[in-house]
Amino acid sequence: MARTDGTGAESPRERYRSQVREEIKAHAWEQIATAGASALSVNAIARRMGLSGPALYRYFAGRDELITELVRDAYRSLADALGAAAAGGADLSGLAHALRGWALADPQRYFLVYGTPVPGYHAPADTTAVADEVMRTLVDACAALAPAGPEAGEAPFATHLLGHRDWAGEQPAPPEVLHRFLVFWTRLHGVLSLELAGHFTGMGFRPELLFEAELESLLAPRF
Amino acid sequence: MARTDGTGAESPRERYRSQVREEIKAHAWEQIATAGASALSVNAIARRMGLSGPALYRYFAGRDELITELVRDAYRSLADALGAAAAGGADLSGLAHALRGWALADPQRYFLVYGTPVPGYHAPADTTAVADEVMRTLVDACAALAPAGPEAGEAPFATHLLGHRDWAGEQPAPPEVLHRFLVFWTRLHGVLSLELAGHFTGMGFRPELLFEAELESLLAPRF
DNA sequence: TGTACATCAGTGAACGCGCGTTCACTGATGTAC
DNA sequence: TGTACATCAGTGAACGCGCGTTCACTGATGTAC
Repeated sequence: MARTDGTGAESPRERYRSQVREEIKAHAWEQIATAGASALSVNAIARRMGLSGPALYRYFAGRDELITELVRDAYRSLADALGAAAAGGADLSGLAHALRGWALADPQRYFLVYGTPVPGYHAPADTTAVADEVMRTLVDACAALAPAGPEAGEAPFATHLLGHRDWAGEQPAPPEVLHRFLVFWTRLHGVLSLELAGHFTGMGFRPELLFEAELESLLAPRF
Repeated sequence: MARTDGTGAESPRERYRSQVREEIKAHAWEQIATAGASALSVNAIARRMGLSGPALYRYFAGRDELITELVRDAYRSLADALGAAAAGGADLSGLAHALRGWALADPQRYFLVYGTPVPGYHAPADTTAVADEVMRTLVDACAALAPAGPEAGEAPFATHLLGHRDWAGEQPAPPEVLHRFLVFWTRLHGVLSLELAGHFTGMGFRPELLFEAELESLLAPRF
């Protein structure tokens, strides 16, 4: 409300505010990377920034709103990463590598979105909208792929999907396309989550090669 | 030391002790299911049992030891579930269903083993021994399966595994067998973890059918 | 079998700690005339 | 340009809370003669 000229330009104060907000979130991510999301503390962030605890309440209504904002940002950045790849002409394989890059860049961010849920916590409605955006990008890339074998649409699970694809929007893609999307999601998540959780450390093989092998498997006509 | 007759029989006090220990752990699991592992509180458990907080220190050195014990039990019960299935003649498919049953029986227990790691926490050495036991059971079942296609051993990832299979013991299985084991692990974990985390809710399809489809895919000669 | 003693489960008070959050304030920054 | 005023970022004290953990204790249970 500080400006009424309708240009949308930010006043210095508004600029400062959003700058500090970002700085708070940056410290929050740092803390999450160190001790996990459940250990996130408003006071600890303030301390690290050289501020008193209550100061942060100028920028966030409380701890919950801060966490919600972090979840929102995480979803948003994933949607942007995949969207940018798709806009740059990436096919399903390219999106897989974009996903992997995004996950490796910040494992705790990946886990905040796809990791162990906190019982009782429910994501706000607008994050599911972003999740839909991610889904649509991936489904589109699946649809653009060379079609699956002719019998793929008659596989038991594809048949089941035929009657349960409301989640895929108004004009849902064919069941074998949706099936491939789900396989893309679950297979790559399977490798990524175990890799990021450290379950492969000490085994000696290179996880990215397993990722590539799984990617190949789901790109095949018979996935 | 209460008994010296070497029979290994427990004195009433010893019996009582282990009984209370189990009761504490049962309440701990209940609390984990309600609010997640990071919210586990010694005092809250004591309260629920009608005891004072310090009383639990007769049974556990502290919160950390209690959690470690829970992790150990979780691994142990998975190894037992799979071991029992294998002893009962279950093939790889049977083990997959045993795994799924174990996971669904207590999602938070599954997540304690395979979920988001707490940065900094390292599992004690003897849990990795149980993890090895689980692995061996699964690898054996993979080896007992009808062999993969002849070209499976020459796939890029199998070739890589040929040089990196120390984790599979003294006489490691052939690379295509190990590859199938890893695919078993990652694909089924991919479906299970997303399902248990609730990422499929609202989509309407039945997750167990996706699980079955993924299981079929990895049983195929060309997985 | 009865008695003296040792073991040990459980208590209540207390410790220091860090948390989220509120409140009344001060002082700097920006706005209006 | 200078002055009066409003806005608002940040402070310090305080709140109640629950946590993990220690300690000296009491009283019941089990053991030894």
